[in-house]
Parts: sequence; structure tokens; C-alpha cells
Amino acid sequence: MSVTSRPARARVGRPRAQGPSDSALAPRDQVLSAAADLFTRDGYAATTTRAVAERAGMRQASIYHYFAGKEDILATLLESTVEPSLAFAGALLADGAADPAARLWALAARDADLLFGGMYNLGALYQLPEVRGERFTAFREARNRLKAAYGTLLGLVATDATGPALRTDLLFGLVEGGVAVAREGGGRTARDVAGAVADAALRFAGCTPAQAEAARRDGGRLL
Amino acid sequence: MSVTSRPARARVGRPRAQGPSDSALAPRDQVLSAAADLFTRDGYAATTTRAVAERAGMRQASIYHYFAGKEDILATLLESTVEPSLAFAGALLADGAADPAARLWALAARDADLLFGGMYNLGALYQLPEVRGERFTAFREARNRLKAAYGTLLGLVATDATGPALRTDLLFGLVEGGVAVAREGGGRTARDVAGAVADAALRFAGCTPAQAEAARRDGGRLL
DNA sequence: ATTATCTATAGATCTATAGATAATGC
DNA sequence: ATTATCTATAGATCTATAGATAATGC
Repeated sequence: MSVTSRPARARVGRPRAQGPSDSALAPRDQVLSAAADLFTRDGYAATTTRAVAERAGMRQASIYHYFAGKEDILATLLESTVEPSLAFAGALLADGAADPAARLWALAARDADLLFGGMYNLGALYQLPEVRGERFTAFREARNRLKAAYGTLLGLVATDATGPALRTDLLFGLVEGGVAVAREGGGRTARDVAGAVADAALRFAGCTPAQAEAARRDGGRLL
Repeated sequence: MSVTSRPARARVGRPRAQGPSDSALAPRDQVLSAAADLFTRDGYAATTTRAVAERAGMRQASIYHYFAGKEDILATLLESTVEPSLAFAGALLADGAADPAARLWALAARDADLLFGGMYNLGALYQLPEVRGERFTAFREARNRLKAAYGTLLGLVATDATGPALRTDLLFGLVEGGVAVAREGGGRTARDVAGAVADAALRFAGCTPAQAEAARRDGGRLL
């Protein structure tokens, strides 16, 4: 969802039937933003292209000027969501000087923030049943690379190596499970939930309270 | 999904076009079973009533003999899934003699088994976006009662009372997050995952390894 | 008579395409 | 000339209902 700024005036092309948009987003990003809202709330199959277009302020057919089809919109959202987490994970893995527990905390905190700290609960997209489809293989591969980064850091923190793959999956599930927690509402900020998730990740990795405290402090500097 | 046994012969009513079913299930349960399979795999909106009926061995219109509509099928599945967990939780809460950590372990283990230990990954139903709809209020209320039971046991185990509601939500999310882990496959049995989830719940509650070991042993007897 | 099923279909979508149109750019 | 949009619609569904039918029960 690259937020391209829109030229202030001089809009080429036929005007919109609903009147001009007051959004600061480029039209393509208006579509993505509308789709993020609706897909995360109502799911992919239950969201019609008409609903996406209307929320973006244009007619149903007009979204095909920007996307080849409905699946293309979801694929774009998924890939642009996982990318920043993946880049951050790469940087953390390369930073051999920092404490592994601090790096794990930072990865979980940043990831949680990206998953459900924004305007939309983008992490909910990951759990849509449609994401298992072939069109989204590139996204799933990126997500697996992110999981591998969790696994590497977890291996550096937790010394007992019982079922490392399962432990990694559970840790990953813990972070992504924060999505459901954040969605419950309950008057909590996403930042609270993200922090609690990152703390739980340390506890899960077997840190003592003292170690966790230090990791949290040092991890905060890595953000 | 009450598994009513079917009379061995003497089938009243017009025969099925696809020939008689070789399932041991009553027709209504064949529909529920088919729907559980498809809803958990493909989601609710993406599953057509035709697909459910065909998998159940009958024609699309015939499922309306057993259910008022598509939503009714999902509501039935949801309610019958949460009920056993809720009954077990009630029994555990009443059992004041047993160690709280052992009871927490037992609740998580049993719940995980019900969520993803069966033939279908029924826990995936809980995360369908449609479940937030009004038709499923009764289910959501039952689920909140189950969450309250987790909260009560967690409060007895974990002495530090920082954000008890958030901690409960995270713990609940950890257990339900096991659904996604079990779905990944990876050659693990659901029982492995359920055990790992229950262990993680104890670690999350702040148990030391020695306490967790004892709780696991005693909790196993409560199942 | 009762039951479980069937066939047929109405009415309401939903996605994607075809082709027109109303702006600006040159 | 190029662009972003529009209107209109084809073709493919999908859910639910109406009413017929082929069994058993009495």
C-alpha cells in the first residue's frame, strides 16, 4: 500500500460520479485501503468488488483499471504487509552484537504492531481461508521466511531444543494470535496488546523475569 | 453434531438420487459433517450450500429439510463445539480440591483437543469473520463463559495481577492459536500440538518448570 | 398418511469485460 | 492523444422456495 501523494489539482480523466474524493491517497491506494478495511472485517469472499469500489469512492468497474481482479487486490495487501516485518527481521538477524532475547522481543513487538497496530487489523488477512490458494504462494513464502527468523532467534534464546519447529510455530501463533485479542476491543490500545504479546514471547522462550526485563529494555532500543 | 445412529434398514422417504449413503451418520449429521469439513477448509462465504449437500450425498435443496438456512448450519456447529469445553470447564471450577495449575493444564489440553484434535479443525470455525454476526450471539456468549473460566483458573495460578483481562485474552488466544499451528501440518499429531499448547499455557501463567511438571502430571488425571 | 427426498426455478446477486465519455496534455 | 473514469451488461453463479414423487407406516 505505497502511499503515493496525489497531485493537488489538474486531475486527468473523467470525473467520478460520486464527486471528487477528499482523500489524500492516490486512487489505487484508496482501493487498497477500502479493501483492507472490508477484507479484515468481513472476510474476502463476503466482500464484493462493488463494496470495495463504493468505499473507495468510485464505481465497481473502475477498480479494474488498477487491479487485474479481486485476488490481485488481496495479494497486493498481503505482500505489502509482510514485507516490512521481513526487512526488519533481516536487520535483527544481522545484528550479532545485540542480545538475542532483546532481538526476539523487538521482532515480536514490531511484528505485532504491523499486524494489528495500524488503522486496520491487517493480521486478520493472514487467517483468511483464501490465503491458502495458489495465487498467494509468494506471500506464504515470505511469511515462512519471517517464521524462520523467529525460529533462529528462539534457538539462540531457548537452550532446550525440544521440538524446535513446533516451538517456533507456537511462538509465531502467539504473535499472530494477538490479532484476535486486539480485535476483541475491550478498551485496550493495540500498543498495549503488542507489548503484552512481546512479553509473552519472552516468557514462552523460557526467560526468567529478570532476563525478560533486560530484554525488554534493550529491545526497545532496537525498534 | 449429535451423532445419532441410523436405523439399519427400512428407510422412509424418496431414495437419494446419488444412491444410498454408506455413512453411519444420520442424514442431518451427514450435512453437519460435510459443512464442518468445508467451512473449516474454505470458509463460510466461499462454501456453497450445493457443495455441502453434494458432500453429504444429497441434492442442494434437501438440506433445507434439516436446517432453516445456511447460517443455521454454522450456528449448530459452533454451539455444539463449544458446549463440551464449557461443561468440562464447569466441572474443573467446581473441583476446589485439585491444584489450580493442574486444572488449567487440563482445561487447555481438553479444549485444544476439541478445537483441533478431531477429524476437522473445528477451532477454525471460531475465527471465521461471519461469526461476529448477530445470528451467532449465543455461541459468542458461551465462548465468553469459557474464557471466564480460563480467567478464574489463571487468577488462581498467576499471582501478579497485572492486567488480568489482557492476560486472560492472551492465554485464550494462545490456545485458539494452536488451531493455526495444527493446520500447518508438518507431520505433527494434533495431540502433540495440544500437549505443547497446554504446556505453553502453564509457562504463560508463570509456572516454574518444576511446578509445570507437577501440574502436567496431576492435570492428566483430571482428563 | 407421513416422510425424505427430488426437480425446477425465481430472484438476487457477483465478477469481469466492452465500449463510451469527460477530463487534461500537447 | 492519453487517461481515469463511467454505463451497461453477459454469463455464471447462489440461496431458498414451490411443489412433485417414491419410499414406508398403518
